[in-house]
Amino acid sequence: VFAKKNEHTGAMSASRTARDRVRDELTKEILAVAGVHLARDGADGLSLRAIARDLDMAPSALYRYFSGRDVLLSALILAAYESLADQAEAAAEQLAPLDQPDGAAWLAVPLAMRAWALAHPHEWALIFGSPVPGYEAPQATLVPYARLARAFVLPVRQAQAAGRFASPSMALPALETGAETDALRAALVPVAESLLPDAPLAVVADALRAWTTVIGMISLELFGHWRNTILEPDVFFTYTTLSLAGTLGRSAA
Amino acid sequence: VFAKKNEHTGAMSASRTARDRVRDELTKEILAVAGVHLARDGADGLSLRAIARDLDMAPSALYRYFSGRDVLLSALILAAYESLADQAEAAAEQLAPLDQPDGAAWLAVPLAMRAWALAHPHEWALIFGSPVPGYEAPQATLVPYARLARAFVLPVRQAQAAGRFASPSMALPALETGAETDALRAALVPVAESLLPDAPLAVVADALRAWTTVIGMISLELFGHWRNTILEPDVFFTYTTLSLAGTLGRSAA
DNA sequence: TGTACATCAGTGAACGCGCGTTCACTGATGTAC
DNA sequence: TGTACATCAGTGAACGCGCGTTCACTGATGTAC
Repeated sequence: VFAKKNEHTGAMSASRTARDRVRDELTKEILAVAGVHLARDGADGLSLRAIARDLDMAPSALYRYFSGRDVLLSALILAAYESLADQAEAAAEQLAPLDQPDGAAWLAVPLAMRAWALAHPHEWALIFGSPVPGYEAPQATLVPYARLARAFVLPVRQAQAAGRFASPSMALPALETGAETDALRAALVPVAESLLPDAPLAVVADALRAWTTVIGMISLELFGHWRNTILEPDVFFTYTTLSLAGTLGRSAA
Repeated sequence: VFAKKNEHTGAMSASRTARDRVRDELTKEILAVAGVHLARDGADGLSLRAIARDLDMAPSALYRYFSGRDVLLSALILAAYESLADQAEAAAEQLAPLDQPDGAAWLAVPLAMRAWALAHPHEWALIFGSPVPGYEAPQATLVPYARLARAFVLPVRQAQAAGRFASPSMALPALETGAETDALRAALVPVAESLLPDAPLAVVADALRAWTTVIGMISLELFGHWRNTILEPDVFFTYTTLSLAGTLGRSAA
């Protein structure tokens, strides 16, 4: 028995009618077709009329399901975030045993992110590319975004749990004076608290740098900037990501 | 005396007429107005009609100067590349004396890139953001792109010239077997040859990683991904860029 | 220096396009009694 | 179980918008003799 909220009266009814089921199906179908269009034409090319054409519907019929183009686009963006977060979490869960060598554990999520990006280039661009002008991503994306970040940082937390990051108050190699260290600490408060509580500051900074580098590598590759620069992006990606783990290790050693 | 090529007959005439001067001026003016539009509305929002409106011209008049929207956009993209390369080169030239501490020399170009990006967010997005669908950047951008990369890498070359990278055949810390090292070397052939000839492979890889990280930091900041993550992007940027120099030093030590 | 002609800049109207969104409507499905 | 009514899905026509581009044209600038 499903609870169904009638949008117009606000009343609750206890049964799901056949109409409800059809409606849910068509909603999914619209999202699926729209997703194909998004993947093919990008966000700016997303056209309600084109989607309706593919579904053999009148354009106006779509307004029964989404109150406008922006609402549909928001739903697609959210779905992209969730798809990426799902893939990253799946990769992170497989390294739970932790009896594998560190490198493989650390590589898992970045490799999953890259694989997802190569399979969904337009969606990656939607998340990490230039923001669509005059359009703001829905707040709800913060949830899958946090899941993604958490998956990325999991090996660091595991290393910490295993006691490999001994001293929480260690000095930063590149920052000698207390004032500069304090400034960095203040700048990174939100990440430190939500993702890596009790981790040494240098580890937090290095994790953020690794995050930046991985996303940068994927974006540069995807957006065509390795042309005439790097012949085999995957080799470079793997090597560099591994070297980031080395830095993470060193900075807390 | 200017040489002027008559586009229709192919003949050369020796004098620049008043018409030629007016034409050059208006061409610049169109580019300037179009640049403002590009900075305000992004590439997709670039409209010939809107530009003509701002110039108090008929839309069709623009076709005397640019044969279509795509040609104008190409010119703007090229101008953006050149502006960024100019700023980076200017920053690089100021560190020519080299008697300043390494950190400052290394920071100069990245800081200039970030400053340019903050001043020209849409142009940055045009260069490093998602590619405009159905549109390919002109080949001519490769020239300023190479200038930018060369400026970025200048401190590394200077360090090399000063003899700080001793052994060209040093082992890679994270890659032990020869096969993996060879694969990386093969993957990075173009960069190594054009930007850092005779540098140790690890230095080439680290420089590329630094390039990726700097661009990643700027893009993530500009595209709004530090929201709820990093409170003071400039502190993080400076610290991280400095730490990249540390890595570059270490990997060749 | 003056005249006939060629070249070019810019105009204004028009074409055709695809778009998001609205609206009155028909017919089917669900609900209350 | 049957009937009257409310709700909802989907239609098809229409509105208004801004766009890139074309084209015949007018008038000014430059060129050749």
